[in-house]
Amino acid sequence: MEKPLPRLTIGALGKRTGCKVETIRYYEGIGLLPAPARSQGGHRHYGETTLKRLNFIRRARHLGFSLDTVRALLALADGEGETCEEVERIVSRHLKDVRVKRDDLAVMEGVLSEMVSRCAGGTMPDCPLIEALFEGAASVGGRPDRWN
Amino acid sequence: MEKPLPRLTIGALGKRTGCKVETIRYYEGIGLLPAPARSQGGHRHYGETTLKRLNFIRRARHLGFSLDTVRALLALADGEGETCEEVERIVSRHLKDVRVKRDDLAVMEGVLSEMVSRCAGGTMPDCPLIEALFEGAASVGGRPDRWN
DNA sequence: CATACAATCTGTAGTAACTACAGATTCAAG
DNA sequence: CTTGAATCTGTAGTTACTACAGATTGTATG
Repeated sequence: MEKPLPRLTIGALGKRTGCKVETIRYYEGIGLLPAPARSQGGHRHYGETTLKRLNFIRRARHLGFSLDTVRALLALADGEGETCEEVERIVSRHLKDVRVKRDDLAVMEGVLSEMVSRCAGGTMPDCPLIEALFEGAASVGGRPDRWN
Repeated sequence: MEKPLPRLTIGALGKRTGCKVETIRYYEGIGLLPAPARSQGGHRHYGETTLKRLNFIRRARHLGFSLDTVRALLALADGEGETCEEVERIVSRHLKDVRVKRDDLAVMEGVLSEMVSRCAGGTMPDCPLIEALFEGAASVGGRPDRWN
């Protein structure tokens, strides 16, 4: 009746999740991952649950969620909170942010590519790109720059 | 023959550029802005050149250039470097980065909006959004996440 | 068993680009 | 002259890690 669980070292866990060792320890430090079992010498050993949890974190991060939001999502996944309404609220909010950022970047792209095209074939000392930065395009996005 | 230059206080400069006072002092500290003249009591006073320079910085930042890149651009604008080839190289490189980020965000947007639509009208405890994060969509962008 | 070498340990400091204080002046208006 | 806003310096906090240093442990080989 022994459990032949594949005990993962921190390095193996890192490889399976595409996460650096230091990052795993960091996540443990800030309480996103539970403190794992240790070998007699003090090395960390992980099981399947932590592997899944870390994958959750990585995927959420990859989708642009902040660690704070990931923490909230995990709390909900852990069973705190009754409905999934809250989850939808969080995700929808984030989706809105992502759309805003994407649109901002699209505007940036427009301005920058126009700047570059204006410079096409220039070798003179008074660079039109520099001019553009000094003179023009004061407000790129509509609203003030809470983005960067 | 006195100069009726509109000597700007740090607060006035901030208002004209949309830049916080602390940020101006920060820029001075890291050498992006020169140390200005001081009143007998120690308050900073600025002229037109600094106003222009700060506007340059703000616009560049708003277009997503890093402070390091802004520093390089300013050096070129200050006359170091002969041609504007270098400037075009920097701007084009940045444009490429911006396009990559924009595309990444577009992908994120797709995944997130699909997640949300999958949840439409759900109030059950097993939330499909949480499921999605646990089970699916491992690699959102193509390449590993140097973005975020 | 000895030894080498990789992996891991803890703890601290660095990154980017600000932002937010605290506590002490100084400036400008009335 | 007094009051209140603005400014001063300096330090610490933010986000999400990353990069060491120096010590220890785990494991494979001779």
